[in-house]
Amino acid sequence: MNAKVTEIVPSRSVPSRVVSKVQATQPEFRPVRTQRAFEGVCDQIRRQVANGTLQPGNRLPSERELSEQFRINRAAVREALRNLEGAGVVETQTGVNGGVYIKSGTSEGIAQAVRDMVGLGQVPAASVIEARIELTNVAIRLACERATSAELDAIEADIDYHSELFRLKGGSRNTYKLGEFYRLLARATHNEVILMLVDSLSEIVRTLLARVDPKPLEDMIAVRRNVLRFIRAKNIKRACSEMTAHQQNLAHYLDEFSRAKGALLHKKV
Amino acid sequence: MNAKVTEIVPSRSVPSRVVSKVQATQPEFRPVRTQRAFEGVCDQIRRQVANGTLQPGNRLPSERELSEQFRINRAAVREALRNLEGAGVVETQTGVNGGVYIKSGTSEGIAQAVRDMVGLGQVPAASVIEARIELTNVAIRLACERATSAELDAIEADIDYHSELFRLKGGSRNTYKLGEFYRLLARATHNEVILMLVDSLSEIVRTLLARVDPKPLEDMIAVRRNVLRFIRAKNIKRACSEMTAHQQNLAHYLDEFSRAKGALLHKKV
DNA sequence: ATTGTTCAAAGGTTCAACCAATGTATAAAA
DNA sequence: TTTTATACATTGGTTGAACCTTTGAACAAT
Repeated sequence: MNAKVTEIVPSRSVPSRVVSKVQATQPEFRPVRTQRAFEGVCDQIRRQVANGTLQPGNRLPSERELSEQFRINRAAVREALRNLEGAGVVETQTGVNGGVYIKSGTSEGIAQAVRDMVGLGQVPAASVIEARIELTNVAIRLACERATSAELDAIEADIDYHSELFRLKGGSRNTYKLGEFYRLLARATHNEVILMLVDSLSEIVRTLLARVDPKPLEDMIAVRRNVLRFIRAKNIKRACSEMTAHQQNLAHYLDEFSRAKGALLHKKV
Repeated sequence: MNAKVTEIVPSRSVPSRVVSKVQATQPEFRPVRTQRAFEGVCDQIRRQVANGTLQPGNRLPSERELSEQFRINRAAVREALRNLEGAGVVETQTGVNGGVYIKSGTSEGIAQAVRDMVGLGQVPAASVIEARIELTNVAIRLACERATSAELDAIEADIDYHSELFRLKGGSRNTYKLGEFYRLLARATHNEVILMLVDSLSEIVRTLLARVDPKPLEDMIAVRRNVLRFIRAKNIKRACSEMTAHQQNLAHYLDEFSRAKGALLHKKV
């Protein structure tokens, strides 16, 4: 904990924006971009994260200390930290043992990015759902090839758990846990990128579903059991078609509800 | 331009952190998270972006104006803006026509997120490459089903352009443009999410390649022509295998170089 | 027509306090 | 001795005010 941020140099020993305006002698110039103070701070912290000097869970020095080390005022340090926070690189805690910590790699950043894209770029929810179907199929195929029995057992345990939960509570208000299946499935691919992507898209679809109706579909448990069985049998095709059918079913379900509630599906997340 | 931020209410008419510490009488509590001032600002802006009140290209009111509207100090407004900037939602320009603008949806946010994940989570570059192969194959399949001839022509024009460039400059220092092919291919899927994902992963792989050797492989042009031909013929299988072989080739190429230069591939981006 | 000057608007930077949250140590009470 | 309360120090959060930098546009000088 409290890793020293080594190799930190003042980001402004010379006047802040060194902009050399040479006269044109050769073709192909690129526009000059001045760097803001906080960007220098971000860059240095990002670099240390990238090369492993700062690792997930490490705490940065306190804001006041950082402002001394960077030879910059605290407000700029805070802007840098807010920027990194927005990018999902760090998180902040208050209190005496508080501080800024390097976030351990969750897929939250990607989910947020996709969500913003969807909100921003007028990407229809249908695209998200379709992309998820495709990615899930990829995950199933890789899982068929690589999953260990322990990983498949974990999926089964998760299904059992939710099955029990569903039986007891009648399927209300536990939508927030529905994504575990996909996460576990994606983990069995042994590919972290695919894990992150499946996880992100699932989370978004979950949000969409929760918006129209928090109650999960009854056949969900059955579908998952089937998919798992096909994966165990290494029957890629049937596992995929079972999964795809279910997700398309979800899409229709979503579509109907949003048609009734005002074209949610065709607008944005 | 200069869209009014409507419906803005002061984020703190009562003392900032309303933390109700009730005694436990019922089970299932969630941890209380106090909201920071800038988070309230972020939320309101994000909401307006999500529901379309603020659209890409729109300019927010000036920082000073926002601080008045939100009834909060300028530093907090700036922290909010840095946060949104980090998340890729807005961008900032200086000068008289400067201000904060809603970014039009590029895949930059996702690329940054994936890159951070890779840097953070010790995700091996091999996972990125594999994920890209899988996604590209999905894109090829969808493109075979949906691409218009205009879109395929655009791909061909791009190949021709780079072929000419390669012939003239001998393949030096134009790696930065290599991604256009994948972007155009992904665009032909008519699925924006897949477009964003392919684009992001391609950009990262490009960065990796540029690190070991900026010179593109000679057979690249030929491969692309082949892939395009197969797509035109709606021969999904051969298009995929051609593409996959090429990308695996790239991976090996990368692997060799990084083995020599110090296991770059097995560390992080 | 070109070049230089001035101006205003908007973001960028800085400073100096002060507020709020929270773990730890210490004191008081049972 | 154990429990409970209090004080304190550390860390992030908030504030307001002042000043600097960038940049387009209007205008003046050449």
